[in-house]
Amino acid sequence: MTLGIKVTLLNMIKNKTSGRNPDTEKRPAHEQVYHTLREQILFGEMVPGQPVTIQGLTDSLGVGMTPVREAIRRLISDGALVFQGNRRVSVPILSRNDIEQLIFARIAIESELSRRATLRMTEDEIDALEATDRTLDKAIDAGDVNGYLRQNYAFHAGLYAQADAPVLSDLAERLWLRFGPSLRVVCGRFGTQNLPDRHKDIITCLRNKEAEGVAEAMAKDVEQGMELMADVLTRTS
Amino acid sequence: MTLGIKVTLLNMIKNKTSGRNPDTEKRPAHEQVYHTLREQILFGEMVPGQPVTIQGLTDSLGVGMTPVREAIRRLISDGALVFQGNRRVSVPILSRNDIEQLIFARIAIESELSRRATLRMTEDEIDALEATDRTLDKAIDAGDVNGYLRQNYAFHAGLYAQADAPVLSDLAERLWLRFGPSLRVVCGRFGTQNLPDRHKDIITCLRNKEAEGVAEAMAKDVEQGMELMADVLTRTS
DNA sequence: CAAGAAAAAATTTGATCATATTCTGGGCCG
DNA sequence: CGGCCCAGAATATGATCAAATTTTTTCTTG
Repeated sequence: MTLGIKVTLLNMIKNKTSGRNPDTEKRPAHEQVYHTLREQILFGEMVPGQPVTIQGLTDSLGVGMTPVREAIRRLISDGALVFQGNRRVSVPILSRNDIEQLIFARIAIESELSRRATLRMTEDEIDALEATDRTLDKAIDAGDVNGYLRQNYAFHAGLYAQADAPVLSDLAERLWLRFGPSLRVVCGRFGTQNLPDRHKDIITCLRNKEAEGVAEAMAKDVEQGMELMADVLTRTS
Repeated sequence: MTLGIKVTLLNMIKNKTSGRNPDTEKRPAHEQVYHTLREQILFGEMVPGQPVTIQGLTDSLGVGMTPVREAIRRLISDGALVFQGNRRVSVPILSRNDIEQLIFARIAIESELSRRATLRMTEDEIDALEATDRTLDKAIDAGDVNGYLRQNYAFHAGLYAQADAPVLSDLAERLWLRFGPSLRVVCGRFGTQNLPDRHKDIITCLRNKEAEGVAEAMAKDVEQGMELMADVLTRTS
């Protein structure tokens, strides 16, 4: 699997003609590496506590040290990776205290993003969001953890993208990177069935342009999901 | 002036014996560069819009490209610098929308940090904070802009350090990095006299252990300062 | 002939890599 | 059990290549 990524990256970088997607074609290698790792973290392909080495990544991704180095620094700054003192980097393990802070910050920021998005979204955009939510439901029914994580992210990110609030969106993205690996563990252990989902309420309020309703539904969505995560993680560890 | 910084850094890195401070002595060069730039941004030694070049920094700081590169990526991730499309990096210029988002996020996060800190702080720690505030007042009376910026930061950071909330503190630090250069411009244009300051209220409530009072005073402190900044910046630009 | 615009060369800056050096942690021996 | 050595990993540099900007040159046109 890592080999597959390696080949893809190599093709995109070295053999320019084979990189079909114009969006990814011209991106410099350090950004490529950043986005690759970011996805792996966000969608739980990395386990909390797992060590991350520069050399390992240069080997598996087939790029030099400098781009890997830059990507790792960026991810550390994001909170997606942690620097463990002695030149050692790993995927973060969340404490109860960490999760409580994440809950507070997510509720504050993502409610406001929802509020802002409500006033700007067109019917078409709401339709697109609803379509994402249907895909999400299918993933849940199928027990597809990876699909669940991706579609759930797509739902939230899609909503926040309409808020015209780059600073707040940026903060929200960072918070997601922190709990990505842990959420994956919880889903893997518990399945996706009993995860709460206030998305239907959100869409209803969006259509009615009730900003406060959207904000409250989002706050509940966030809180319920995160509390479940906190319970599962602190009970077993 | 830049030459002074260059010499200092060179001494710290190359001539290890002259780096007296044990805290900074062993740090790798990329962290040195990061913290140097971070301070320059936080305390307004850089002007909004100013371009930042990698080669320029390698020359002026006397270190190789890789550490500079890493430091810049980190600062971009922090929001302290912005990537301007064509490989070009500069100090951010805040829009009205940006400032409004910063106000919201700062109030939410820094109120909570204050709330948490209230319950934990000892009398000695409150005394230390009060001492910082006295130094701050002296800087204001002297019209010392740099001193004002540093002491004001010290006051807030000192308070948040007692909150036992690394995730939230981290978010707060990031937000400060975003408006550092702009705040400096406002102070330079307007002086430090008419800047609002709720620090006395904060300290009083801290001593009485009134968490809500501290949070509200902090929210006012933040809001008043930021609104002033927004007014000045949007009026003149 | 002068002015302006387009084209081309030169310079500057960024991106990547290979290599040398330094540091850390684990294993081995006294 | 403690100190020493070594493999491996991280840090830092300079070289090299590529991209972009700036400057210079040239050509056209009024």
